[in-house]
Amino acid sequence: MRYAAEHGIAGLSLRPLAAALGTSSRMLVHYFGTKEELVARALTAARPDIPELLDARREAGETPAGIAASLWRDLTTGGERKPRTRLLLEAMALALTQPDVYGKFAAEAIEAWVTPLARVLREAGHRRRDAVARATVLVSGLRGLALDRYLTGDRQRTDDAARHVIRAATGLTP
Amino acid sequence: MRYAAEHGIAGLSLRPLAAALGTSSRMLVHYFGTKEELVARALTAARPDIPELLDARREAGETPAGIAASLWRDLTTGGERKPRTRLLLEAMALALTQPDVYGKFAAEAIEAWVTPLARVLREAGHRRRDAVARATVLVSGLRGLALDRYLTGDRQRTDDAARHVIRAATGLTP
DNA sequence: TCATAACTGTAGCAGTTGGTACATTAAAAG
DNA sequence: CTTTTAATGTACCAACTGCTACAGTTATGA
Repeated sequence: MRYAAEHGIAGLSLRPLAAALGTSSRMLVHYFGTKEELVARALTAARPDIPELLDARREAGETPAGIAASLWRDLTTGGERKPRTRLLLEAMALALTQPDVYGKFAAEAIEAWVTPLARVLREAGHRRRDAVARATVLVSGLRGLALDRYLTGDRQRTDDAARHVIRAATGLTP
Repeated sequence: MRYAAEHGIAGLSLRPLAAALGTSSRMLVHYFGTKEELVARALTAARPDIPELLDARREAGETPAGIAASLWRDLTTGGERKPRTRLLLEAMALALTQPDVYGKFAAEAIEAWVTPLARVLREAGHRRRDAVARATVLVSGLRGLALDRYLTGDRQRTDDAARHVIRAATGLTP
């Protein structure tokens, strides 16, 4: 997964990957069967454990805005999450033209975040449809901003923008 | 450009492209020199004419919120812009792991929209730094939502989310 | 101890890749 | 009409692709 996140899955090749891992393409095929399955496993591994991440913070008494802020921090601060997010973003982009291969992961990457986040927002008092919309703002909106951040490296601009987005998604509708 | 938007640029191959165009890979190389140059030309062609699009609406007396709304409509309604946006999104994702190849187009795709949009927002009364942040919300935030929309096809949820984002970017800060 | 199963290295296959060499035809320019 | 330039087809190259066949080694368990 780390190699895929660094080199991308678009042009991933078994031999260079095997060389980087100190093994041979022969072994990769032996363990994973096909390259497709290998990529699928990497993408599955990139999927984070959302319930734990969310429940821990909700039980700690954090407000939705606080949860969203720490989510943005996770997305942007160089940690374990950054390469995973990059991998998922690439899979989402590739799903645009190859939905049969990556579509499943792309849809799951969205759904897996929106649903539990919407639940948190409902408990904070938002109506169902609005809670789903606000969760979508946080998940897909912040992801768009994260992509911007990765590409331009402009911290101030993207942080400011994230604040606007978080306020819109967690504040009350006027 | 149309072929690239439909089949993706990640695994683009000269021979199938040539076949779809009714010519031969020989001719593609003859006209473009290299495949890399061909892709670069397609990406350049995908870049929209922003000033015209923006100025026309500003001079028509539209508010920033109105401009943003029509931008979202352009992004999602099946028109000329949708395949272009898809192409740029793929280039942005590929730029994550191959910045030397796609980085230029990715950064440009962001900058070319944020700068003129920020100017519109400044004229609407927002301070410079805030105007840039709000423009970023509209460009990268809405792009994230558009990606969501393309992948899930969920119109109501993404439209609702876009409304929240547009309100956050064009409304007054509390 | 011995049979079975898991592991791993070498070599290679058929297919595809971007790009080129060479030749030929068509068009434009003088 | 002649010369020069552009356009196009055929055949091919070396490199790389995912994957497999075969053989040999190592570990496991009865």
